[in-house]
Order: sequence, then structure tokens, then C-alpha cells
Amino acid sequence: MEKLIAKFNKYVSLEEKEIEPIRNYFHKKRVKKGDYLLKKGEICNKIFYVDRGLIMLALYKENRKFVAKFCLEDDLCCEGISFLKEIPTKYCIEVFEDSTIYEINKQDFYNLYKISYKWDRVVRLIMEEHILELVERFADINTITTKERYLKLLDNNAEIFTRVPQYVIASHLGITPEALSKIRKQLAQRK
Amino acid sequence: MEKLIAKFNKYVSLEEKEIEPIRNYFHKKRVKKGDYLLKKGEICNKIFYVDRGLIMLALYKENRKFVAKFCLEDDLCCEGISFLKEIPTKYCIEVFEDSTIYEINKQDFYNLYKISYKWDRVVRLIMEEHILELVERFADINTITTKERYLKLLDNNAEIFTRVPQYVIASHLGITPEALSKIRKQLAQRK
DNA sequence: CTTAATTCTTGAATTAGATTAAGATTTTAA
DNA sequence: TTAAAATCTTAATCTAATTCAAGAATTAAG
Repeated sequence: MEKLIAKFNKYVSLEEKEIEPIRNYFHKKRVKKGDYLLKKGEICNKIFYVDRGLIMLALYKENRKFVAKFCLEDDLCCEGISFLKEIPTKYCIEVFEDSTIYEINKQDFYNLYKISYKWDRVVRLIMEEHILELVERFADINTITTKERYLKLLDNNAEIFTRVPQYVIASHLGITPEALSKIRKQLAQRK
Repeated sequence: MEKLIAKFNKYVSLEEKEIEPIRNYFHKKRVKKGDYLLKKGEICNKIFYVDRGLIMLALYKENRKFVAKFCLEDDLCCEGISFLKEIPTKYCIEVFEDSTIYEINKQDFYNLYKISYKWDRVVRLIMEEHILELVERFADINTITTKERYLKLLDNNAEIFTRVPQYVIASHLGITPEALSKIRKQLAQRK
């Protein structure tokens, strides 16, 4: 819990008035590999914080899933469209390693804004970071090849390669496992 | 200017204390078709509001440009990566119709946050909308075909089709003008 | 250990879109 | 009104990635 408070405190210096609700509203939960924190068709009414473990936000595309975001230790996770618009989600949030998470429900989260405007600043700053990530990924899709995106992921997020199978990496790159396998072969041969 | 104030006021009820800085910090500017408000390699240190006209944020991909966002009347426009990280941009902001815009520079914008926490709420809410747009476009890229994305754009943003040539629409869809031409032909034949 | 399940690789056939190049159409401007 | 410029279309070829179908390799479980 202290790690979560520290995370928020990094954005804005919080006082007891703001910290206490965090302790009250966020609830610790242990989840197991294979569990779902959100299933397709449900309305997302929680925000999750990963204390330990690995969960992922994944978009359904017919039969398959496309991993939109890996959420590791100290990451927040939420399906924003469903949460904000209150519509059934096209995503799922899947637990990929036995994890310890903290969750806050929507009503409590909105109460934070009532308690203090500081939460607007915290959330604004978190959103800014999130937008930068999204925009950069967007730019990459339009400017660099899949091979380059694979190498970039390997470079920036090597950790994840040790924690999920290759077909999950492929789904995060937006390609089939077969295509990734071929890319890796090409790269191996060039050495 | 009143339209801009109304826009912000829609998110949070502003008082004179918050409104006055808007009048001081945003400066009216007339720009002509073909002008650039931001050029590749520059650092984006302004936020623009389109009062009348059309400007676009476009990403360079080698020789070509890829339109990331059309900004029409009442839209805000900024290259967030360069603005927030203070690094040279890979984008440009191009004026596509003679336009009237209001611009605010970064220092003045950051002053708004000092004047009132309300600005954090306004910006948070604007960011939320912006994230929803981005995430939806992201999801579309991964789940629906280019043809479907074309039809969706036509449906949701018919206006833009009357204001920019087809090759610009193509660049916004992330395809070549030739590819869009073929899609249109296919669709025409099916009727 | 040994088997079963999962994950990864390979190859053939297919497809969407890029590239290149030319020509047709439309718009703009002298 | 006509020539030039800009935009759009068509077609041939090429490429990256998909789909489908086996198999190989690795990992997990009894």
C-alpha cells in the first residue's frame, strides 16, 4: 500500500487528508494466474494497481486477443472506454501471474475528486504519461516496420520477454505468432 | 474568444479569476492555407485553438506525411510529445484552410495551473476525451479492416470529406491514395 | 522418467496494401 | 477559355503478413 501512496505522492505532495482515502478506498486482493479482473461485455467499474505480479489488458478480435497493455509491478490498469462511458467493454483484463493487486471502485474513485482538487492534478499527470505512451505506439505503427517494433520492445521492455510466452508478445505487436517466429528467424540469420 | 471560454467552462464552472488569464494568455492569430504552426525538428511550445478554419497535426514517415488529427472549429491542437518532453517533434502542424486561431505559449499555460487547480480538472477532462479517441482509433486499427475504417470515418466525420482532398483522407487512414481509390471503387461496385 | 500439453517453427497458398508508372479527371489561374 | 497544376484512377509487380496445416521443441505433470 505504501508503494501505491508513494506513486501518487510522486506527482503531487499529498497530505494526510488525501492519503487517508487511499487507505480506505483501495482494497488488497490476491488473484491467480488465469483469473479475469474484467470480462468482455462487462462494464469496467474499477481501477487496479499491480503491487506484485502481471496482468494484461487485451482487446478481442474475433477469436483472438490482442494485448493492449502489460501491467507489471507499480502499474495502474483500467479499461478507460468502458469506465468513462459506462458501456460494455470489448476488452478483458487477464491475470497472467499470481498477483497482488489493489482495486478501487468507480464511486470511491470519483469521491477522491470531491475530497481534493489535488487528485485532478495526479490524474492529469498520469493521463499525460499514458497519452505519451499511446501516441508513441501509434506513431510507431505508422512509421516503423514490425521487425523494428519487435526490436524496440526487446530494448525497452526486455523484462516482459522473460515473463510471457512469445505468442503473447506477438499479439502485443499486433501480428500472429507465426509472423513473429519468422521475424526472429530472419534476425538470427543476419548475425 | 468567448467560444474558447465556453469550451473550458463546459468542463468546470469558471470564475472571473480563472477566465481573465484566458483572455490575457491566448492570442488571436490569422493564418493562411499552407502555413505551418509547427515544423518537424522544432520544439512544440504552444497550444492552439481553432476558432475558424482547419489545421492538421501530421507525422512524417520518410517522404510522406501521415495525418494524426484534423483540428476543426472549436478543437484544440498540440503535439504532446514534444510539448511535454521538450524534444524536437517528428510532426508538423499544417494550416489547411485560411484560419483564425488562438495560441497560448507553454509558460503561460503552466501559469494557469498555478492560478487554480480548476485547470487541472479542465485539462484532465480534455485528456480523458483525447485518450478515448486515441484508444478507439487504436482498437479500430487492430480489429476492423481499412474499408470499415473508411466507412466509419465517412459516417462519423462526413464534414472532413468536403474540406480536404482524398489523398489526405488516405493518409489519415494510414494507406496510400491508390489503396483508397481501390476501396472506393469496390464499394461503388457493390451498390 | 515418460507422457501430455503447451509453445514454437516451418512451409505453401492467399491476401491486402505498397510501389511504380501512366493516364484520366478535376480544379485553378493566367 | 485554355493551359497548367493538382488530384484521382488504373494496372502490373512486389512484399509483408495471414491462414492453414504439420511437425518440432519445450515445459509441466503424473
